[in-house]
Amino acid sequence: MAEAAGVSQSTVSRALSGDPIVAEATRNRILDIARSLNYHIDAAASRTRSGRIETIAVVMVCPEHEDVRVLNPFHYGLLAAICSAASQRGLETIVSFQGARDRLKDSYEQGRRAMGIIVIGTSENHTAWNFFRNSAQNGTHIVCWGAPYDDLDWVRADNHAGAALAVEHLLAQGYKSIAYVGDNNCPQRQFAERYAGYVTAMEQAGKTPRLIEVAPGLSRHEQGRRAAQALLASGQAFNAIFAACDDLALGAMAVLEERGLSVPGDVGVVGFDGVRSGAIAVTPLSTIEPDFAAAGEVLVERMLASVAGEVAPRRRVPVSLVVRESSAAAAPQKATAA
Amino acid sequence: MAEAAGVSQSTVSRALSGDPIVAEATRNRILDIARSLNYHIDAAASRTRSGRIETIAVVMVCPEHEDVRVLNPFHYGLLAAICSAASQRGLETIVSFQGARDRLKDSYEQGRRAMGIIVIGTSENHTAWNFFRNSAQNGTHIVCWGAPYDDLDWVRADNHAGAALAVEHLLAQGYKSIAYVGDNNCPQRQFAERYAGYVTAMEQAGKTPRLIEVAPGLSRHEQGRRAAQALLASGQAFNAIFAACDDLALGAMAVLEERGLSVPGDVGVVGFDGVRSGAIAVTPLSTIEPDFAAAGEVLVERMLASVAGEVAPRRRVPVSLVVRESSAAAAPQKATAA
DNA sequence: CTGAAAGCGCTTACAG
DNA sequence: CTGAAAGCGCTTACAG
Repeated sequence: MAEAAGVSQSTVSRALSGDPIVAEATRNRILDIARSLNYHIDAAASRTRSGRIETIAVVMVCPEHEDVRVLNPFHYGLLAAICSAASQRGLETIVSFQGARDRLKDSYEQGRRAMGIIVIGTSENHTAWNFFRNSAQNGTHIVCWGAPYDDLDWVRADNHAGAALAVEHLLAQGYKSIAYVGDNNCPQRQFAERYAGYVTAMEQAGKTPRLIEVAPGLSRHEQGRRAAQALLASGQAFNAIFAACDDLALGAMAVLEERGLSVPGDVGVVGFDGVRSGAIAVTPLSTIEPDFAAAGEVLVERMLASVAGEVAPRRRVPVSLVVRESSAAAAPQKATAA
Repeated sequence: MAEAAGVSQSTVSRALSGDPIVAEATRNRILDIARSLNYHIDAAASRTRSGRIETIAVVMVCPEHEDVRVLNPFHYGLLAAICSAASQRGLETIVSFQGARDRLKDSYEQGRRAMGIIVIGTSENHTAWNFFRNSAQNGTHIVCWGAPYDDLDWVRADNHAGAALAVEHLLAQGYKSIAYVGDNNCPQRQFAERYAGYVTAMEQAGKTPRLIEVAPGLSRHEQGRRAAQALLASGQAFNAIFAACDDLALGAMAVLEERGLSVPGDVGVVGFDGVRSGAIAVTPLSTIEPDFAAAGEVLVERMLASVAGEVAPRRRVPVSLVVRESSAAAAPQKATAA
């Protein structure tokens, strides 16, 4: 390559790395030749010499049994957003799906494969999250979404604002008796935040919050089904559900419809996450959707800051209300279902 | 590290790479010290010297506008399976989402970042697929799933057998008049294969195949809706639908239910892909599901073979029938809907 | 602005 | 079985 261009190896290196010190004519000539030869810098050698690593490891935390189906479209959307945000900044992403406790791996940074690790995925694999918490304490650069702990460097949706958006929307649509379906004592910090946001918004509107706690250990969809059954069995009037996530909302909605209640009309429903199956449900689900692109950017931004020894200012990702059919106006005659 | 163990750098290198020539006692001592020092081999230097690259690039082909939502859970399941299969073999995966024509990138191999590229994703971005077809012709190692061409090194589900499974199942459940909903002239080779499998199975059963072609340019869900509307409008009797993919099936099912037809009973429905939203639909969808783990393994296997200058024997991934509610037995009285 | 030379942390013949 | 030494393809002070 150097001899094809008639310059030294040093100059080729400088031209290809975009060093402005090389004469523009020289640089362009080298760039042209590189293109025609389909020559690219050897990334391994470049890293070895410079010590710079332009790669981020992304770990998707799976359940211990490694059945990836537990990961919902939300996690995948986040993964795509992270890879895209990294790519925009010229960074590469090494992706792994980790679940089984004997296959957990955090040595990307030690092995100079990546500058640090972005950890996302299910909050329910405590072993895995503990493992990465430990890595962070040992100095590995880790930024995460969905951690069951607050002491990792985290990024989260603006859950409080999102919950308020949902409550205000349901009230404006004529639903005055809104129950919250979700886990309150679960490891997912964001669920607690959504519940807190719901309580605040309800109280500001002079309404009494009502929590339908879900049973642990089941799929979100099944938890949603049981919550709706419990709500109906309670005999107390309600005419709307705000669920901590879309899968809970879809499960609840299925039961309501099986019991002959109309969604919307008899009951209004709003979920949280913006998953695709909500959009194509028989009754399309209104939801609070985080800005995925922003989520990817903020995660990458914090990683870069962390590696540079700084702390990035942003850690909350904005959310917006996506209005679909499940929260269309309440039926005026029967404003409460039993 | 070498001095901590009191041996030469060479011996450390050999011990850490598992070279059986080093004395077991020496190796174990070095391994212990490495663990206690949290020392890992510098992957960049190792690659530079040895020339071995234990990394595969995985490209998810997105639409040109890069809205990742078009990628369905099937593609993500495949991605997870590839990453897991690679990891089982000690390989790393660099993942990127590529759509916009001016951001297409195939230089992983030239830049010594990866041994080759596994390309998956939506078949609809012709620019992207052409780009990678071109890369393959220029010598880049490429293995793919979902390519609109046959001349790339591909891996696909056993679509023919899957379609036969679906038809036989519907017939056994008492559905005698089965329409096929799908694209026949579309770029996805697998759709053509599924249709061919359907035709063969129908003819073997002495039934007349019937194709409801879907309108291009819409989401699969909307295509499914319109296909069901067209089917109903045709006035010709049918009592089952085998759809080329789950999203089509779900769209069709939504229309059938809106029109007051019962699924199952009046109409039986089977899809293809095994996506999650089918499992949690109001009427859970029977489907033909490829073995995801096998898909990941076969893709990685072919990549490794290709790099070694060989051709791996396997390229078809087995499928199985997942029976859910949408294909429960036909209603005996009214065995055909209008 | 460009080149000659040192050196990143490994691996690997070669010698013992 | 182990060590001394060369060298992978880059980047980067340093000199001009």
